[in-house]
Amino acid sequence: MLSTGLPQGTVPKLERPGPLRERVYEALLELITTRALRPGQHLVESELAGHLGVSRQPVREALQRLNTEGWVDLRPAQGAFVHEPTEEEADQLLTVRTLLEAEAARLAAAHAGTAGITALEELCAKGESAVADGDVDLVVATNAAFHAKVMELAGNVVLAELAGQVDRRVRWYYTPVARQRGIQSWIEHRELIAAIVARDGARATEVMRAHTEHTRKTYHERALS
Amino acid sequence: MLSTGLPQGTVPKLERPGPLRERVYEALLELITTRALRPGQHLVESELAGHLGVSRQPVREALQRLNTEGWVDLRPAQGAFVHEPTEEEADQLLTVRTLLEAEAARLAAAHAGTAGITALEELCAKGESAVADGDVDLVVATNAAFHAKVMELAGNVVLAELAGQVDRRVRWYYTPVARQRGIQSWIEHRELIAAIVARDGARATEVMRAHTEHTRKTYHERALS
DNA sequence: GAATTGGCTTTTGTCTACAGTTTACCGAGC
DNA sequence: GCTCGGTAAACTGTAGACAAAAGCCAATTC
Repeated sequence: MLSTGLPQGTVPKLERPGPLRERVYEALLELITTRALRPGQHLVESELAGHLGVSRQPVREALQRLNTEGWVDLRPAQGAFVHEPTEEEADQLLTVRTLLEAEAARLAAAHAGTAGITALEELCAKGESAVADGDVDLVVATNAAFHAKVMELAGNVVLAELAGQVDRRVRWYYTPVARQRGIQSWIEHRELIAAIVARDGARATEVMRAHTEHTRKTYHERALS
Repeated sequence: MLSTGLPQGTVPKLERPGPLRERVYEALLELITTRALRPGQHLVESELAGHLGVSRQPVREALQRLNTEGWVDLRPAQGAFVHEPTEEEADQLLTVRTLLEAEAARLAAAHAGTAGITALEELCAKGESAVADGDVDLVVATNAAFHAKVMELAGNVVLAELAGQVDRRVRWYYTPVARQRGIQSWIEHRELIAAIVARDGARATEVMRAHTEHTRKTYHERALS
């Protein structure tokens, strides 16, 4: 035990730079998700390295990680290419997401306490007001936070990790869609909260399943227009 | 379009050594799953490099990939440690596996053709005879092949990739158990095939769920003894 | 005698350099 | 005009070297 008398947590923890590969990884992921790097584009290590002001090594490591997570395709002796999502893959990914989120809803209904439910309601209110204000970016961010909270309440770390990756990729594929589905989405969130409060796992599963399926439907409708 | 008239796939594809990191990755994964490297052990890059006859670089890249897939924990500025599975994590992992496999069974029931069903029956027969012969290793291998085949028949690549990783980790945690569950396991496989043949997705889901849940139960019974 | 501080060792994180492979371009031959 | 062969450039894959951070042990001081 420290005897300095300093209350824990108040110390700023002085910004750790952290490993370079981490920051490069996040930077590249940001560039990919924002479409600054477009699908199919050839990523040259030395270019990225020069652009980010580091050497090739951290860039390589970041690319390898992005590869295992499905963001880039790493063709041997040829280099890294931003992954090009196909219609079929997007559909399959959404299927998996539906599965994971539905299970999370079921577990959340079984395990959530009053504190967690309150947090969900607050997020829901925040999302609804963001919709009212027309702040699209905030709507998207709050939506992600809501789903993350449900996942946290489910209490399954392994499930949360998988869902986190799947979710982020889904959001990449469906960004144009997500901006469309405004108010309806939050009505469904309210239903989900009601099911969780009622400790009705089956209904929570069903609501969440319908919720993510709506996203798929919206996507296909948009694709036709 | 090629005009050689050669049917695709018949060319031997002349063995490429492939990137070193791949082989290092597989070598390390083998060492971990066979318990040659035990959980919690500190993996020193230079040692592994010397032992495998390569430089540190490929080892680093392999370790990074093993880290993202949950096999080793990579503490910054401290090195790589073989992941130590906790009781809770093993349980959560099994929950996820149940979920993924059950969904695969449902999809397989919907999409499997006669060729696929034949393949499943052959694997089942092979597994049963291996049980009769007492060839434990072959039983384990065939079991993995059976589940992989079901996953393939489901026709969802994303799902298959996730399940592949989860399955391998589950097999790592539960290796002692897998060797115990001999004949009963293959009876349940027969039931699953029947459900798929009948195109009964709901029943296939339920059979698979019960099947993986039995594994969990066996594990806990063993833990008590 | 216990705690702390200083230096030493080990290991990681990063950079630079070199070799191998693939691709593209260009010219010669049919 | 088209195809084939050769050459050159660019990029990746691997190796080796240097610097920084963390852990450990001993010496020192209160």
